[in-house]
Amino acid sequence: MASTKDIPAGDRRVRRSQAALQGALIQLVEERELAQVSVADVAERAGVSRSTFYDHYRDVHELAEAACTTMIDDLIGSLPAFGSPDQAQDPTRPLRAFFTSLAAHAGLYRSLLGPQGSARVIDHVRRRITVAIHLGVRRALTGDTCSTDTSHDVPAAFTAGALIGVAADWLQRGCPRTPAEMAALTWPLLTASYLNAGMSCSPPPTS
Amino acid sequence: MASTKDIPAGDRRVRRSQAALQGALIQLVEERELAQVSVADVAERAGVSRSTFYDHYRDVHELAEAACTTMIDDLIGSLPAFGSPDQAQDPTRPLRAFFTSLAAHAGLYRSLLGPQGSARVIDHVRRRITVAIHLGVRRALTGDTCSTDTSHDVPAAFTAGALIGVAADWLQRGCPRTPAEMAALTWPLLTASYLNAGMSCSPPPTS
DNA sequence: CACGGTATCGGACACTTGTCGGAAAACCTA
DNA sequence: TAGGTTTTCCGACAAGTGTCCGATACCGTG
Repeated sequence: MASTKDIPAGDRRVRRSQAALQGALIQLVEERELAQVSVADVAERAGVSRSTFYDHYRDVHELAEAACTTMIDDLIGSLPAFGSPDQAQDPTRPLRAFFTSLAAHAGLYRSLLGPQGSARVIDHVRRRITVAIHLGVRRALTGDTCSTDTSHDVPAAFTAGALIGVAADWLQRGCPRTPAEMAALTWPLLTASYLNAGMSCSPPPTS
Repeated sequence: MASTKDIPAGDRRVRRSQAALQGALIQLVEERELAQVSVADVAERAGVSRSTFYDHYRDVHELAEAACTTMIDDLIGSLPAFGSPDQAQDPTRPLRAFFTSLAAHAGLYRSLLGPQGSARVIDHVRRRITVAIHLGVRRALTGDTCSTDTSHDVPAAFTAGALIGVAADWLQRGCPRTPAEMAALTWPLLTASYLNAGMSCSPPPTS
């Protein structure tokens, strides 16, 4: 599941540069808004030339997308566990993990997902969460692994957007509640969607 | 409700320039991605100098936010009608209006809300929808007009995010279903959230 | 209509962006 | 360790950004 080391092969220099750039961006985004971070800033902080930046990424948004991948993996890692049977007595645990992971990098997520953030990152997160929910629900309901594409799964898109909406709202208000409270507040809304999700696994043809 | 003409006062030149700039941006965004639209492009299309642009807006995102306000009003105008009693026999009508309004400006919304779009616009839309739902639900449940601030209304943020998630997913796939079909698919998910929304109007204190 | 106020405009500025080519350095492999 | 390969770096470039200034044209009010 570790995306950074999925391919330990490749040139040592490449990994060093990319890791330095991603780390530098994460640092800078915790300090100021993403919109105020220039390519020169990231390159200097990473100890790398500006040219090298463009050798690896098209622009700051692409770097941001790559840089937050590891944290997104951590963020959505718990979501597919929703349907799993091994935690029927503590149903909000995956949600608590979700909000806890969010709070662990609150500054970063607030910068990236907020009004000064990157539409590219937002879209990336939404897609990842949509796929995770799509697969998680399918596995829970049918035991099927099915395809990776979300093939217009409306309930999955609905739930993913809802989670991002709650998260963005919470982050921008300065996290006024604990992750556990947020999980308790969100859980009933989520279960309602999940119950209905099963009804449209095979969506009807055009009416 | 018409935000553009809320204050018909003011210099004639200001209204002319702002209207020209907003119209020009809408045109350009229907043609190419927002990221490919420069300030010089907008100014030239609007028949206005580049300096004048900066006299009114800080950057392209701020203009985009202002430019789509009218369409957003149209988009969310139907949402508060959810709780209204005058349409119990055709419950999906507001949702159909929502998706129809979305489809009417599909190119624009796809550009603004997609990965090449503007985080600022996304945040703006989410906020507006959140407030609309907050007020609509409160009015429907208690007849109360209550305050304009959303005071951390988790169900409202949940529902707003969900709607945006479904909309973004639908738009990016090229609107493969009709607005009526989308409304039919989304409606059951939405009602489930709404039923639970009433339970957390007065959220419990810190546990 | 005339006037003070204000918006528009053109030009200039330092800065950032994204791209390119070639030289130097580091890497992997044998 | 020697080889060719790949990455990194440097410098330069056109284009875009955001800001400032003063001159000009326009507006609303009296």
